Amino acid sequence: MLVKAESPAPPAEDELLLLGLASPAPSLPSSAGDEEEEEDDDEEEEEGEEEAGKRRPGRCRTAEAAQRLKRSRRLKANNRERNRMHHLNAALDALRDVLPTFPEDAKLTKIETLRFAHNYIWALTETLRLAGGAAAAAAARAGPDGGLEASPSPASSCSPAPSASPYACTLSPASPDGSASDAEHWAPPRGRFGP
DNA sequence: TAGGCCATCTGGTCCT
DNA sequence: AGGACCAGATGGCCTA
Repeated sequence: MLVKAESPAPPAEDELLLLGLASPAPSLPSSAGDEEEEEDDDEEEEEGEEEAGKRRPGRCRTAEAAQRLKRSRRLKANNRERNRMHHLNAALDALRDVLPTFPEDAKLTKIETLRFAHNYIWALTETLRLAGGAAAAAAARAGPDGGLEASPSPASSCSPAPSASPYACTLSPASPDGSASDAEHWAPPRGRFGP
């Protein structure tokens, strides 16, 4: 991990405190695996309090209760969304782990990780294809069906320059024509990989 | 200080 | 109804 702000305190926490609904600042997900997500137990008590609300007759029940219910659902949704993003980040971290970087401990940003992974996969595929091509050439001398051509390869949508570096693939697989914006989006991360 | 990156909140939409 | 997913907004932290 590079030095970045790890977990800025949730900004709306004080607001939640004001509402009496706040749970303690959610601890960072220590890892991708542990599912000990903070149960959003700060809610559900609206029912219990409405239980007590039986004492006071109907009047303020409707609007206020609806407000509280809405707030409760919002907070739950916030928790789920937070966890979802944590899992997404964990997956991104796992992806970073298998990508070679220079220097070793450099941390790619999210977009860099995705772009580099794309290029890296392309490079590996191309390597396999070339190696397979040599094998296929050898196999062709022995028989007709020996190649690896069937394997789908993002290389088919990349610039065909044979001598291009792995990071020179600038076209999105989804858009073989590669608009300018595509080229920009899939350009290699700058200055992070080698000299 | 501006710009980049990030985490979080939020409301909308779609799916089960 | 409730959850997942998404995109926009917001604010904090860091670096050039």
